[in-house]
Amino acid sequence: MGKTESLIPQVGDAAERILAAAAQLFAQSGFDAVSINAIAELAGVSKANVFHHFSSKDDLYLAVLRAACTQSCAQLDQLESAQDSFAERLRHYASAHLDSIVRNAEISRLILREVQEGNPQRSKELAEQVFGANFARLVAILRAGQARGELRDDLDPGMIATLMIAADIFFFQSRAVSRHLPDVKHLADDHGAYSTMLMDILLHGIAKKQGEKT
Amino acid sequence: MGKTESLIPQVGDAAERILAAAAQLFAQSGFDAVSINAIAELAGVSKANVFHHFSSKDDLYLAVLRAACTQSCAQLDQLESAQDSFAERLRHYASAHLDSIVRNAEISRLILREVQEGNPQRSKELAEQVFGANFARLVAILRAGQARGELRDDLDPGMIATLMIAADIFFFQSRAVSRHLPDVKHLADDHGAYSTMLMDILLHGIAKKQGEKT
DNA sequence: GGATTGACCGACCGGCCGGTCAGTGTTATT
DNA sequence: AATAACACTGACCGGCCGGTCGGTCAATCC
Repeated sequence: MGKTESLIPQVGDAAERILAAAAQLFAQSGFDAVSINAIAELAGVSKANVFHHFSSKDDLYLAVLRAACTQSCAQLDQLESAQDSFAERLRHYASAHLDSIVRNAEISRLILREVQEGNPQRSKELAEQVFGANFARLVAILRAGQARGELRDDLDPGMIATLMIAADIFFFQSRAVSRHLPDVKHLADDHGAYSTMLMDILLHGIAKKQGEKT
Repeated sequence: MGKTESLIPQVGDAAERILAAAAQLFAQSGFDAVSINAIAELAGVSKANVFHHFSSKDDLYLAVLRAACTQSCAQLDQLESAQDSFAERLRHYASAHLDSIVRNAEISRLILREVQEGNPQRSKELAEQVFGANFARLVAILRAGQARGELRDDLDPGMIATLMIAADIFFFQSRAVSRHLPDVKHLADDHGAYSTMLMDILLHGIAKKQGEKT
C-alpha cells in the first residue's frame, strides 16, 4: 500500500544499484539490521555479486557513507547572497539548511546515525570531512555580522552556530515524537514556520524588552 | 585499561542483573548489535536463564526501555523554586535538564536511539509516557512568564521549549563530533558554560540592540 | 517425607548471517 | 579462433543467532 519502497530501478550499473539499495536500507534500519541478502534482493542482483563489487559489508557501508557525504557537501555550496542584510542572510542560511536536511532525509538519517554512535575515529572523520567546512562558513557569516556591528560581539559565534544547527537537527529527528506533543504538533510538519520562528527568537530573544508596550 | 566496562556486580536478583547488563549493552550498541549471549555473560548467568526471566529478546528490550523511562521521569520531579525570578527559574530548569541528560548518559542514549528510529507506535508511547509531562511543565513555566509580562507573548511557548530541549539534546549527542570542530571544541565538555550561554542567547537574542554602545 | 514449584543450567535446534568459490556467459583483444 | 578479462551466479561453508528442551537443585507446602 503506502509503503516507502522506492524500489531501486533496473537502470544503471549493478554497482550503482547495490549502492543505492544499501543506502536506502542502511538509512532505514542501521548497519546491523540490514543483511547483504536484503540489499542484493532490492538491487536485483545475487548476493555474491555484492561481494564482487564491494569487498565486505563494512566496505559497502563505508562506500554508502562516502557517497552520502560528498552528496551532502555539494548540497550547500551555492547559497551566498552577500548583498542581503545581515539578518536576512542568516535567515536564508537557516532556512536552506533545514530544507536541505529534510529534502535529503535518507542521507541525513544515515549521517545522524553515525554521529549518535559516537565512534571516536568516525566522529573525527565526520567533523573534518563532512561538517567542518559548512560549519566554518556559518561561523564566518556570524563573525562578519559582529564585525559590521549588527551582532552582539560578546557572544561566541560557535555557540550561536551550534544553536542554529541544533534546532534544525532536532526538528528533523524528533518529528515523529513531536507530532504527539499537543504543544508543538502544529510545528512538526511546517518547517518554513519553524525556521522563521527560530530566527526570530535567536535574533531578538524571548525576554520582553524594557519600554515595550504590552 | 580505561574501558567503560562497569561490570554488573554479582549482587541482586539474577533478573535485576540481566536487566542492568542489557541496559548497558543496548545503550552502548543498540538492539541488533547485542546478543543474548553477551547479556548473559555480562550478567553472570546462563543464556537459558535470560529466557527464563524474559520471554524474548524483544520483551527484555522493552523491560529495559520501561525501566529507563520511569527512571528518567522520576529525575526531574523535584526542581521547583517558584520564588526565583522568572529568568532565574528558566535558567535553573535548563541547567538541571542538561545536567540530568549528561549524568544519566546511558538512559539518554537508550531513549534517543528510540526517538531517532522513528517507529510510529513507539514514538507515540515515548511522547505520551516519557516526554509529555516534562515538556508540558516547561511549557507551563513559559506561559506563566508570558502572563507575568516578563516574556514576549507573541511567541509560541512550544517553540521556545523545543529550542531549549533541542540545544541540550544536541549538546549531548554531538559532543564526540564537536570536539573536533575548532570553533566549538571548547564547549564540548563544559556544559555549565554551555547552558549559561544558551539562556543568555535565548533571553536576549543575538542581534545588537538599538542604542547599545559598541 | 513426599509432592510441587520455580530458579537455573548445558546441550541442542533450525535458520540466517557474512563470506567463499568454482564455474558460466559475454565482450574485447590478439 | 583462441585468449584473456570481467560481470555475474548458485551452491556452499562455518559460525553465531534467538530460542527450546530435558533435567538438576533448593526451598516450600501438605
